[in-house]
Amino acid sequence: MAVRAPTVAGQARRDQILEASARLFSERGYHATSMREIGEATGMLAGSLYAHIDGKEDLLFGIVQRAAGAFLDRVKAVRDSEASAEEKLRRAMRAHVEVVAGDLEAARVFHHEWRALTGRRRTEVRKLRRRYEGLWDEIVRELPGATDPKAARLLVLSAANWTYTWYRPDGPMSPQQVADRFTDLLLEGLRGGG
Amino acid sequence: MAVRAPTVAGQARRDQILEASARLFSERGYHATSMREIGEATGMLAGSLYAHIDGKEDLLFGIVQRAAGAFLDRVKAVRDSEASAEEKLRRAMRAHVEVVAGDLEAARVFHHEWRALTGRRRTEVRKLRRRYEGLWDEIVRELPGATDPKAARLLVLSAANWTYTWYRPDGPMSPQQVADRFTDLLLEGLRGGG
DNA sequence: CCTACCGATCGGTAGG
DNA sequence: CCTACCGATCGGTAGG
Repeated sequence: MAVRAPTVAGQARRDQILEASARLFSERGYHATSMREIGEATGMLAGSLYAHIDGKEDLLFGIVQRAAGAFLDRVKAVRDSEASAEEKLRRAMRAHVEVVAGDLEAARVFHHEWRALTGRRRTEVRKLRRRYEGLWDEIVRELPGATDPKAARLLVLSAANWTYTWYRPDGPMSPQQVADRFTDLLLEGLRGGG
Repeated sequence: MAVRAPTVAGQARRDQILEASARLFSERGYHATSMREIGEATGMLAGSLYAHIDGKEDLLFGIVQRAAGAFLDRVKAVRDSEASAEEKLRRAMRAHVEVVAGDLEAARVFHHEWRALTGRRRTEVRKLRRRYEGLWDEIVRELPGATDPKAARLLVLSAANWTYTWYRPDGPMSPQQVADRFTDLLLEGLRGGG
């Protein structure tokens, strides 16, 4: 039980540890990262980390939870907005790609290191992931002429979820450009009718 | 240096070890799997594995190489086939989803445990992955009216590559049905024109 | 946040 | 393929 009543400075230190962990977990993976490396990246010894956190898995859970919150908040706002179904799809795609681009390391940890979680934490994250898929499902179902919404949702989410593997902030396209290009292709098709 | 001139039985044993490793690596991840667990899954002690393999990373490399070969062979055949561009896209998507469905565990290891590889092996796998993307690029570029082939290829490959995360062989759709649905949606768009 | 340390487990090897 | 073992490293703790 660490940091019961977090001070301002204590919280900042914990954020710093989370950030360093996200970087290391995304680069090498959760199990390949040692507490000693996390300590080194934050300027202290491994043992000292336990004044700020409960354990290694606590770090992973914190990163994943934070990322899930970002995705959920942004897309929930889109779902609740007043706009056409196509416009909502466009906004949701923008939101997703922006969250990914805003913190690629956290996105990578969210999308595939979460599986290293165990017990309650794993169950909790699974719930958050399902909730996120549910939001996209609602948006896609609103599209006019959606004959197979489940397949459509899978296709749309595939495009969104895969971005963390290839998007580079120093590349030629902004997050919004990527999102808009994908949305156009998804709506109009590769045949380019429309 | 193990198995220089593999006997028939020796090769079968090595295959068995690879299969067990693929299952464990896909479930828990490469670094979270111990040689003792792999030994247990193949009915021997950890030390005895080294009569068949050179090291733990050797196992990961073997699994990834084999999976890469399956994807490459199948899609290369599609690219070289005589068919319209749209038909090639359909066949490539079928091939990919069939390979994924045919060995979900290997597909998972291929898609994301490969990052645990180091040095030459990592470089080699990167090369194979790029070659695979190149094949898809060729297929997508043949599509009539392909205004932005790079975005189109990314979208198509996102749909294909994400399947390993959600496809279940005991689910309602066959690999071919999944592939065809995706191909239809990709070509015609969510607006359902056509 | 450090010193000093714990038991457990890791990948791998020698010798048979 | 087993017995017996190696040094290294792991996550974490007690006490200050």
